[in-house]
Amino acid sequence: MKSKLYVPGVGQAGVNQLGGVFVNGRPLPDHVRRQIVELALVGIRPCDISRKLLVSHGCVSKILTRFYETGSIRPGSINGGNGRHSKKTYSTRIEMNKCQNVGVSPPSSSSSNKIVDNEESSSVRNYHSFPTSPDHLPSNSYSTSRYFSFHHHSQFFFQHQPPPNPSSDEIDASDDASDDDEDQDDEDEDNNSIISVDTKPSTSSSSLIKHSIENILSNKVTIKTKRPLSSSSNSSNNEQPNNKRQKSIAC
DNA sequence: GGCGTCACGGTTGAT
DNA sequence: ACATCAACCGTGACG
Repeated sequence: MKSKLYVPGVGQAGVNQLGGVFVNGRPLPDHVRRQIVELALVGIRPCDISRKLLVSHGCVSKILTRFYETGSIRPGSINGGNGRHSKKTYSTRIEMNKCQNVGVSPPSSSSSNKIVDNEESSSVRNYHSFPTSPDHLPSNSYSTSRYFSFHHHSQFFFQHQPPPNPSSDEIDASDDASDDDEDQDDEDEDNNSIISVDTKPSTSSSSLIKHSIENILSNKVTIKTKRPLSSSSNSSNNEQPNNKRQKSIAC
């Protein structure tokens, strides 16, 4: 059960069981997708992510699965422009991500894809600075497996990265990336705290990432293995329309 | 309880 | 300009 409302210029918007607003048939905003990946990478479980970001579990699972498989947080193609060639786009995205990381221009591609890959490669570079010591590993087993799964796929990209030489190409690339970020729309303003991580030294990146995640979570969500269900959540102004929604939120 | 998967209805862009 | 089709989207339900 979901309420629907018409948003001019957007289409048929709806509210899911978690209370999140979505537009049926349209991909989630990029910053939401990025937050999903960010939260997953720091060990937050998908169920917590779905609750926090008010995105359905299936969507979180789908986005994370795609990210782990392709390294892309972007929706397939609808907004990218080539809706009917998306599968080919996915296969080429991986190649182009690799090319981005070695500083080689991707094979012939549309301008939209270039923009996408600049952002994605930037994201991948960000995640490369994630902590690798066991002290920073996610606590639970599922997150740990996902964590290693990501790093497994990350190495696929990172092994093509040039050695950390901030003198020449890296600086130019970061400058270009920053210029691209400035040219992008307001959506990326929400991601500045995250994107800016890659320009920082790796020693402080973990704290910055943690800080950015805390910002995302607004200091309200803590990684817990057990959720309190009884008092505050039920007594809040969140009305439960039916038992199904109650069950869904409580799970 | 948490997760992966699938059907469904919807949107988008190409033909 | 309009209709049709295929691909993709997120949601919700199921196992």
